[in-house]
Amino acid sequence: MHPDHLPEDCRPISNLLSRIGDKWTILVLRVLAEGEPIRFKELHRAIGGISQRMLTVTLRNLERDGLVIRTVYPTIPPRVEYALSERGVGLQQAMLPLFMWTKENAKDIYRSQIAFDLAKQDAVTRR
Amino acid sequence: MHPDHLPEDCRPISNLLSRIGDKWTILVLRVLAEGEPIRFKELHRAIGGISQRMLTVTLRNLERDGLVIRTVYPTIPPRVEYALSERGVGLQQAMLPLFMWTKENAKDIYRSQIAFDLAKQDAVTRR
DNA sequence: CGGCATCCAGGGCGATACTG
DNA sequence: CAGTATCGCCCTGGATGCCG
Repeated sequence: MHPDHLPEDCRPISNLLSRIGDKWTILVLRVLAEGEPIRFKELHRAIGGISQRMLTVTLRNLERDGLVIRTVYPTIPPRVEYALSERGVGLQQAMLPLFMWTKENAKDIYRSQIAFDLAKQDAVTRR
Repeated sequence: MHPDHLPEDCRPISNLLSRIGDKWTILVLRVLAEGEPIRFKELHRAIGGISQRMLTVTLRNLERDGLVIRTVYPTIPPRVEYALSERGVGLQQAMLPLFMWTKENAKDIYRSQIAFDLAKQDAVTRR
């Protein structure tokens, strides 16, 4: 009756979204989505708080998925630019509604969390 | 020039999506999206491979975010039902394009990964 | 039945140092 | 500049056992 919800079908989707939805990937994608190719160092600065290692790993995964294109200019010093691939742009499009929703609901969700934690805390102190 | 892409603005979005996009949340949401309230045990069976602990944790987080409504019937044995809240339905809607995109691109992405790994492997053996 | 507490292994991630 | 390599911490998540 719900052939679209078989666990087997959802698993690959879950896998993909897990990687896309990890701590850094979204931030990297958003910066890349601004259009122009961007260098490693710029990216590093643009995303505050990310370690060099994690930026490398994140970019490598995105490249592996064909979402990001890495271009090396063999100059000295070396120059490496990253840009969204066509597929990456498509992903960005597909994520827009989710971004909108998140932006619109962030405050309400935050309030729910506060309320939930308070209720939980009350339950403890009341004990 | 790109006021929407300030790191500070993206951070909460990233946080939310990290939790939504974790290993289990999406699968749980998809099952709940089928409509009728569902009991803990049914949910556990519907999602193969999830441990009881992680199902509990996942549901608790969703409840905390106001995305899922938890209803307890104080019978013996106890009966607890979970259902998507209105907000949860909204999230589900917002995620549809992303689901579609993932479904359409899963195969291509997989191929990209294979190709990438092969190229990498070649580079090593060729060394 | 539903779910919390505890314990433990593995992996994610950061910090640091080193290379082409 | 753009990485790779190594180490070590911590947190995630699985297994198990106990409670209402």
